[in-house]
Amino acid sequence: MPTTGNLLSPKDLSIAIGVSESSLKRWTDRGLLQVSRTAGGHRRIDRNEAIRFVRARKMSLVRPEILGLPGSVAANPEIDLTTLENPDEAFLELMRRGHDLGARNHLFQRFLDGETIAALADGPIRESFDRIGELWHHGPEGILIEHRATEICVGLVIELSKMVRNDRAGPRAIGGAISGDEYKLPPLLTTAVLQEHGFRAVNLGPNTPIEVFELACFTDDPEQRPDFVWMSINDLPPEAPGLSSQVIDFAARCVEENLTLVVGGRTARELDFDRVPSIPVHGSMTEFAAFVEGWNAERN
Amino acid sequence: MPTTGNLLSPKDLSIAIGVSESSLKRWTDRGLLQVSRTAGGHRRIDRNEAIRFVRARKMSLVRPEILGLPGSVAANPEIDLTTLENPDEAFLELMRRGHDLGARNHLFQRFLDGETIAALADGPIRESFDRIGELWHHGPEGILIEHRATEICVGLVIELSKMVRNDRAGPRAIGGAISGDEYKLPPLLTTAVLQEHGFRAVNLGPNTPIEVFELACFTDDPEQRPDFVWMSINDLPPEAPGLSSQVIDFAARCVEENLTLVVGGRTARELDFDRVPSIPVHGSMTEFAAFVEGWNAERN
DNA sequence: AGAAAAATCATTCAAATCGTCCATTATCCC
DNA sequence: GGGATAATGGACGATTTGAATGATTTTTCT
Repeated sequence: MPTTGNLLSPKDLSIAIGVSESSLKRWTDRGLLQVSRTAGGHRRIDRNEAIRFVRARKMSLVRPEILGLPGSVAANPEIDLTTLENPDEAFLELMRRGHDLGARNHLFQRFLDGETIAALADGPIRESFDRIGELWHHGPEGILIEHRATEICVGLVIELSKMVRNDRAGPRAIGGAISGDEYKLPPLLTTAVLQEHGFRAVNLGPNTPIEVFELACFTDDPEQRPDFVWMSINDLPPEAPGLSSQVIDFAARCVEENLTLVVGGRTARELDFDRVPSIPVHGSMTEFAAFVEGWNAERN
Repeated sequence: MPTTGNLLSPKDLSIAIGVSESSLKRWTDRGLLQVSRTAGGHRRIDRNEAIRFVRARKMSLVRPEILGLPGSVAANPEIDLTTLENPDEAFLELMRRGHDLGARNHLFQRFLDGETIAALADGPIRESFDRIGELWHHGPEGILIEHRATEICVGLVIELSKMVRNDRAGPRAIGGAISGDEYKLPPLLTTAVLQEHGFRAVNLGPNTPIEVFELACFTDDPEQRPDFVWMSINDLPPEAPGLSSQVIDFAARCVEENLTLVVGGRTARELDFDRVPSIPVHGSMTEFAAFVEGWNAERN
């Protein structure tokens, strides 16, 4: 965790500008960068001095968020996001304002600090969209915020998923959100989590009919057949009761054919899986990730 | 070891391009390639700037992976794409089979060879989705292909758009697809083309009500007010005649308020803009890009 | 308060990069 | 083809960088 307050350690700043700690300390010794010292002789760099330094030398920043820059916090002095007790609140605020770079810096800092994609999905992302979703009913402004935030977040999740993807052969997974479910983010996040765990994951996206799931899963071509299927259910329209039984039929067939099916999403638990009790139903991405880890361990 | 992160050393890039370090340094000194400097005077090259450079100079990459880019197109043994006379056919075939890596190789190779995002949008991407769209009516298999291809392509376009984006201040653009238009790709491509031309572009995504456009465009906050608005119309439902006149009212108000509005998309020409003849309507991304270029030139 | 863990110190050294010069190769113009 | 011009790649000593070291300081935890 970067040093709190207004003083940076040499390591923090060296990470921010993507240079070795040794070099940074040499620069301070040459007087290129002012430092104060603790009683014990450790260097402490004032944030403003750090900003002056990178500006004066036109250096590019690898991780601007460490300086509290991306044009985000510094350009929006009205709200100092660092004072917010809950980091998820900061992300929400950035998304609400459509501040794409700030949101990217925030999310990526947490990712690089070790949070998994699943944790980010259940934390800042879900939190933000829960709150932003409430706005949606408050007229055009809510819709504007929701649309903008969704597009930004789609881009960020895709960027994250390309960072964790490895192209070696892993188990094949396929999935999507069912008919009538128009949410783009849950399938994307699920794909990202699977890629994080070494899968070759195919995303069918939102609003995918059951027939398409069946076709994709029960193909005769052994090259195409997946090892793992997931289904996201975030918006089960009440006017489609037939859909519910279709899903359960599909689940039953997956059990028959010995294919792992996992169901998740906000309204997934509303389905009655008593007929096929072996179908795991998850309420969060963290749960899902834990299951995937177990499945992977069992497989090897 | 290639430098980690987003900054390359001259040696890294020289190896990637397959050219001597001397030449590379000479190019930077002539300003052909932007570099930042460490405090000690060593050159550091931003990845996106490196990509811009090799593209502008039409150089071939000996080691593309150093820039995080795919290798040659030939990396697809299963499909011999070289026998296809039309390269767009090759892309279609890759998308049809859901071959994400192959599609990425193909698209990025052409991008590196100098094709603009607009050209790729009108070429392989539009071509493929025209053909894939026909399949859509042929039952589940068509839907499967279309869903999978869409998700792959969304990822690729986002990746491309992040390569051409520069974070310096440019004119602000905002836009999206109107109510009832659920296509995700056109707004994404439009955003990418605008970023390619230096805009700070905000994407409101598909299915955006007119009221949201009005709110976003005619806000009183001068910090938020865009310089440029675009609207994508790919699927005007005939049962919504009111929508048509709403769009035209919005266009009229844009003219009044001296805000540039551009309309595009498959069914855009079906609208009757006689009342506001100064609204440009485009049928292709190439046309749109040409207009944007002109607008930019006029502005400076 | 005190012990254990983590971060930082100053220093050293090999590898990378600097700027510059020069011989060789490619390109252009007649 | 021949000569002028520009671009390339390699070599040079000087400087900068990044990683490792063992000693010290700061932070964390009980």
